Amino acid sequence: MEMARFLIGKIVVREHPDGRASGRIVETEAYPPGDASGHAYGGETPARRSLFLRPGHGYVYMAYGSCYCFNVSSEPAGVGAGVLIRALEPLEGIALMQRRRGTDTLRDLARGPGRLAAALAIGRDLDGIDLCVKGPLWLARSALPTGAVASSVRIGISREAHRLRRFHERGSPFVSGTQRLNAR
DNA sequence: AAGAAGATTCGCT
DNA sequence: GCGAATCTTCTTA
Repeated sequence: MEMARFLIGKIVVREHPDGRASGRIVETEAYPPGDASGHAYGGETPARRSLFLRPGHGYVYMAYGSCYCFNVSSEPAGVGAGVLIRALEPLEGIALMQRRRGTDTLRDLARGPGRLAAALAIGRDLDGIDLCVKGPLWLARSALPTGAVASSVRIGISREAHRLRRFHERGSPFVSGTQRLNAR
């Protein structure tokens, strides 16, 4: 849970043969142990094994057939939980992301879990890697000041959606679901 | 082996 | 802003 707030403002760096791309995390969503809407709910399966690794490992899954989503495991080894990275503010490799996303609109490059993964070319090959070690995908400490962090309800799920487990940087234009942010 | 459900995105009105 | 598309994974027969 604290992990979701901690990750706001951190930098995701993607090293790829085509070049480097990075962005600041502006929106996350927590899926604690026992959460009925979480992927870890119901036990460990081959596809979800990364959620049960120690904190700081990447979990990549596919939703609705063609949308990859990127998560960070948040609980000790053996406990299934993670934080979904929902939106980034593009920093480096913007031209590269524009090409991968098929749009020039800066705001749309990484606003939303599936779009974010597409912009950084995140696939199942990055599932289960250690994000604390510099590699094809890793997390860098924020060099820039982080704005105020606000919480709100989760998006896109039906079970336990009312709980305040979504975090975002207040005022950032790179956050999804803007119409619901006013709810604080 | 087949069926149901899903942490979304895109396009049109 | 709303409704449909689309495919992978897990569950049940």
